[in-house]
Amino acid sequence: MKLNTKTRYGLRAIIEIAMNSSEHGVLQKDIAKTQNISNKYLDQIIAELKSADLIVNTGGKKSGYRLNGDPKKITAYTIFKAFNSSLQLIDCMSSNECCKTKMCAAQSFWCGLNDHIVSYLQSKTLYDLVQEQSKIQKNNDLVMFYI
Amino acid sequence: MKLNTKTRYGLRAIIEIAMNSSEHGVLQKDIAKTQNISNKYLDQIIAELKSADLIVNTGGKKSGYRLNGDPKKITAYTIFKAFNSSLQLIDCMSSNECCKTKMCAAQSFWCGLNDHIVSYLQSKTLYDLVQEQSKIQKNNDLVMFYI
DNA sequence: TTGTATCCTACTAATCCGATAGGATAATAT
DNA sequence: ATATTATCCTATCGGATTAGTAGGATACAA
Repeated sequence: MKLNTKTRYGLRAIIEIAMNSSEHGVLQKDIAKTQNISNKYLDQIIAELKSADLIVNTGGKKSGYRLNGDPKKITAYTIFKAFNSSLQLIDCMSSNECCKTKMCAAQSFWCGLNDHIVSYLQSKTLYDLVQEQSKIQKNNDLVMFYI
Repeated sequence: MKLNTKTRYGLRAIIEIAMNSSEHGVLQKDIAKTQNISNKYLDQIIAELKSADLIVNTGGKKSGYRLNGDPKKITAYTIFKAFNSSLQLIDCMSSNECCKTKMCAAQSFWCGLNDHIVSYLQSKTLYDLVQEQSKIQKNNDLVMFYI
């Protein structure tokens, strides 16, 4: 079980956008630089965030990206779905026939895990992540100041 | 994020073994039949369960496989690790340097999800799964009886 | 009109994964 | 003893997915 890189990069990107939405917005190439992601690759990631209506690029090309909506209402699950369509750990989740045998304890166990993950993703909002990120940055500043 | 088939099949297999350990044990080919898994493929799965010391094949080839240990002490996480070495959703989990940038909120978020999954896997024992499986089978019998 | 940033589509190289194949080994039945 | 059967072990293959690149179109601004 591994998270794909688009989801990883995508979350980092939208956190950066969320942290600068109140000001001028962020240029894609600046995200690429600070997040250390190839700008070409970021093309696709930004595109998926846009088509999921999570970010907008208002007012001409130099204005940068902004968040589309309240960060307290955008959950990590929403962001996750922008890159994964949905979370489905196993294929036979919705039916009660699993792999041509009867429904089994294994199936319901994996479904339980699936639900567990989804509710974790739903419990964290983009607002939470921004809060945490700025706390981290503040700590970094302190460390740098005192050394 | 997807679960690989070896883990899926492996869990089903070890549940079947656990349910028959007190009697004669289970032959691999019988597991293959009831679980609808290619016997050749099951070769590899059984091998991994064995090298993780979760099952044994005592007393000659016709005696079948048995559980090696108390099902209340074998957790789903142990079984999971037999097929996945460990759970690591992202690569940069142990270091506080993530993808050449500073430590970030995204990283700690994914680490949190990782912990969450692990503790879910640890919370379920093989005994629990066996209990659930026999309940399911009893229900199936009831349904069949009354129809 | 030149430069720069985003947008859009196609492609490639690499990796992983599910499954198969073939044969060695060992125990058992006849 | 010999044939049979089940497990054991290694190699391989085809397919799918994925991370990342490439190239150019569009749109806007200096």
